[in-house]
Amino acid sequence: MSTAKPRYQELKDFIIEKISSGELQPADRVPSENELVETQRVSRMTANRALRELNDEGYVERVAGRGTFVSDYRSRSDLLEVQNIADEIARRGNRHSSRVMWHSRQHARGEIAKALHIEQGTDVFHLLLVHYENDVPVQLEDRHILSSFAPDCMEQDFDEITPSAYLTGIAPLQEAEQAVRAGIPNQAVRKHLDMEKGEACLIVIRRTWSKGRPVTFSRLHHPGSRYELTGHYTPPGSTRTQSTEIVGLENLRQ
Amino acid sequence: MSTAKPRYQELKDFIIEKISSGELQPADRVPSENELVETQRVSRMTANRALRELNDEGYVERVAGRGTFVSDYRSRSDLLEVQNIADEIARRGNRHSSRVMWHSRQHARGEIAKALHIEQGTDVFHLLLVHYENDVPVQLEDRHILSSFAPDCMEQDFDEITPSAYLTGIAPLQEAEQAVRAGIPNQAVRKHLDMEKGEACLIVIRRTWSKGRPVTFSRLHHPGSRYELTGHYTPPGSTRTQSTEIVGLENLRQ
DNA sequence: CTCGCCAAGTTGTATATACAGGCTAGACCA
DNA sequence: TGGTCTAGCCTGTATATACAACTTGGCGAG
Repeated sequence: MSTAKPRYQELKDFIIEKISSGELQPADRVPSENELVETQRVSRMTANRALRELNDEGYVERVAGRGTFVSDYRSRSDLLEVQNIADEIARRGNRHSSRVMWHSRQHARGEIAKALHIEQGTDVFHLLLVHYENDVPVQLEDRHILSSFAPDCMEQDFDEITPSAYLTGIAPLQEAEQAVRAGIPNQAVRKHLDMEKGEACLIVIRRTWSKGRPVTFSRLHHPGSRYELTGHYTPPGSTRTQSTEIVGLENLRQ
Repeated sequence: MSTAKPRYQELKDFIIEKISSGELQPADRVPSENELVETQRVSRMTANRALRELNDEGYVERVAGRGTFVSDYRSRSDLLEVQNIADEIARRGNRHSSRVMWHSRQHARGEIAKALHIEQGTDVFHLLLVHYENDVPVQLEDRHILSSFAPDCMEQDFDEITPSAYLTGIAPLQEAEQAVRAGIPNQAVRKHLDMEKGEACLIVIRRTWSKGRPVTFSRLHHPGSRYELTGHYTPPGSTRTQSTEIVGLENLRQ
């Protein structure tokens, strides 16, 4: 007895489904407003609202006089890029590799159960791996995944596909929440990341939602001397801008 | 010879102006669609679009049957809250105080000029101050401000009003860009923040735009043991959610 | 062959109209 | 007095229509 979805939302879902299934690839042409009027039996204003909102949300790019096109996934979210360190490294023109240090199926205890909103003892998958940029370690990923969300975790070869890419392949990310802190790593972490004694460590703690519930919880350790986390924020109401080149920041060293 | 602004955008600006000038306070009622139809001479659909977009952007809250109301500024942006550490501390129920360690008018050089997109030698205001939470130092703020943006900087009493509050009072923030890194502080920083030798430091480097150009550049040092930076992100296309309680994260200690 | 122009298709905006559904104050009844 | 119901306002959605501006491709004049 759920409320019926508005027609414009059905239209949006219709397009999003075509995009996420791969039927429509980046730069592909999306049906025009008038085509949607005919094939989907809606008024042009309704089709207009659907496409306009998809544009505002970054799914598509619209050009007056030409049409509507699927936008490159990457440009849709700066923070999603951070999710996948392999892409980030590739974008810098470097070579990414990773090595699984440990993986097992466990029963969630304490803080993990709490963070994932599950009962103590629920099945989770635990993974510890190191990411390398040109063979230099840049991230220690300590991740717990809800088993019911990704039952075939144990069969994955995470030396080949990053956990982040694997998970977004199962279902799209809905929400991410993260805390950033600085700290001195313990000896184990220091060894994995090949860090000097006394070197600081940037720690990102992230919880990610999919299908309305938290599905994975990760602690990412980065060597303070080799890593930087950037973000870009435009408050509501500002003109939509393309991401701006960060000039000068990378030259700063205290 | 600029292109005329669309009518719905003029309407949005009209409402935003009333909000940012203080004429409309949080929870105040915004003119209804039909009132806008009469007073602003637009069709109801145009008024609807303006108010709907302001709702999507977080400026107002709309309730079918009751009306449209100015939303609490705070709920509009998690990251804006981070901008003002005084509010953040107050929200935790603690007492904020700050102390100016140094301030002067300078000529921008090197990285500062580069970051602010200005010529070498342009007038900037340099400020160094420490923020305290219940008399415990939690942030060292090292900030440069474009003099032409805020000419009366030297007359401000930054022990009373935070630079962030002062700046947003001049003109609304448009965009912020930041990098986060971890590091070991030098002796001066360590002394200001009352840190142990070898303790890690969370460093936020932020550049903020207003009126289309970078106006201030700041380096914020936080003691790693006493501070955490949290953020919340929902990718486009997800259902809009209220901010979720962070459960468990605060108990994590490595 | 080349240049210019125009027609057709596309998005962007604006309006009038209509109906559904939520909310509330006040009228009205028992 | 207390409960109920309804009129009136509000937002949310859907449609038909209209015009403006932009882009592209093709056609025709020179």
